[in-house]
Amino acid sequence: MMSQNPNFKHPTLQLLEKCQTLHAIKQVHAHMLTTGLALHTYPLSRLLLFSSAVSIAYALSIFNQIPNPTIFLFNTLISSLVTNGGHNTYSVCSLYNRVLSHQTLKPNSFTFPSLFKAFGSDPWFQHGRALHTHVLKFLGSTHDHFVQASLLNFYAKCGRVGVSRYLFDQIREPDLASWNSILAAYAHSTSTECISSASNGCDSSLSLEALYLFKDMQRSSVRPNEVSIVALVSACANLGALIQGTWAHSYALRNNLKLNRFVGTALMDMYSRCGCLDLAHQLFDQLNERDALCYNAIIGGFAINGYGHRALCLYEKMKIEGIVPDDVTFVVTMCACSHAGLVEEGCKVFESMEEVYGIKPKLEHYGCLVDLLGRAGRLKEAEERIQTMPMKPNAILWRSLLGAASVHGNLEMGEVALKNLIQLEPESSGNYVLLSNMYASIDRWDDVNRVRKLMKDHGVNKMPGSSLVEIGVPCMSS
DNA sequence: CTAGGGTTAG
Repeated sequence: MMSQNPNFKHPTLQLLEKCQTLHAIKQVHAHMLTTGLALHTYPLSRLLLFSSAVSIAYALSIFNQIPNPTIFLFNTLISSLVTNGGHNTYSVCSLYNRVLSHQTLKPNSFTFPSLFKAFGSDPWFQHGRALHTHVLKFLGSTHDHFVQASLLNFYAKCGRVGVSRYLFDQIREPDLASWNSILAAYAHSTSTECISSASNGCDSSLSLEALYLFKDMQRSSVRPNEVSIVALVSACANLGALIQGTWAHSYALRNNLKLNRFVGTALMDMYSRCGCLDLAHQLFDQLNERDALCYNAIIGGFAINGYGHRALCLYEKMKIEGIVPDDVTFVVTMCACSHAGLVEEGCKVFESMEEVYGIKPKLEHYGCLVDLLGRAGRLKEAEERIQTMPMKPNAILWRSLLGAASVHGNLEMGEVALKNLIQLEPESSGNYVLLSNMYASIDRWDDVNRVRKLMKDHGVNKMPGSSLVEIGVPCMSS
């Protein structure tokens, strides 16, 4: 057998690790077939792992030629699909079903973590719940940290932070990744559980709990690392808690944690959301590794805080540094142009998306474009963009146009926008109010009454009050 | 015996 000596690596497998292309993988595969290496589980698992990085289809075709795959090979393929495949959840399901329907195969503790990772988004929630019962069936009350952490993350990603907490409390001696999982769960906190009247999906009390959990972690035997800091800082950013965020920053420095791009991005986001653009920018300069996300954070920070020109400078710097912008880069950069009134620049950025970078504009990019043109009073162009865009415009776009029409006193455009808005959300009174206010502002009271009648005709009969719900931010002592 | 969980932006 080939794995008697743990340091032994078959030369063919060494070669396999260097393969960058499908062509090279195929050559090694052919060699493995002729030498009989492809009859053994471990070499096959390496082959699956490396080929899935290049071509999922090829990995699947290799797998389908294996006469009696072991659970080990199923696990290898499932995890490769989850990490390399992106949206292969259907293939992942069918592979897992093959395991279940097999007479002798049984899922083990290595099978579940990748599956929970694959099911960690809303459309797959019910699949993940079913899988949870499989954990109980096949593993009983397991104390496997990997299985427990993957379950915890699954429930958190589907908005069930309470379940995550329950599962975390079941873990006897949480390790670093378990702590980081629960910290991240609270820091990102989009809970669907406790629906309070003021809840809009981002509950600040959950972020606050992340701060308390960090304290608990410090009292435990596990030392926080960079990942822990990222969660802590994100929680502070959500709370707008500058003092605690700054403390987290200094904690990282005191404990010799690295200012990697993850920590850097989280800190920049925190500082800019707290209005400390100078600190965010200082940090940006200190980072010695920067990717598109670092740039997005600082460009977005400048954009939101009204420094459109500085944001654009950084966008240029990014291009000079040779960092390829992603779709978020275009959102934040166009937002910057919009706020600074740099219409031509913003349009150019939009056009360059597809022409230069081959990124198809999404709905939100059209949203930025309409906002950009609308603010500048170029309403006709904005409308044309909405009418000719390749996907169905949503209410946000029409509302943006309605708002712009209102600001620029363009009644015809306002009515066009409203007509479309009413079709998309006929029950929302806010849309009518916008138009009605527009007429009122120029003393066209007949039209105000006409809009009111329109509301009545659509069964919307309440003008909303203007009560803002104050969300009580709890007092923190540090 | 080999494999599996945690981090960044709007």
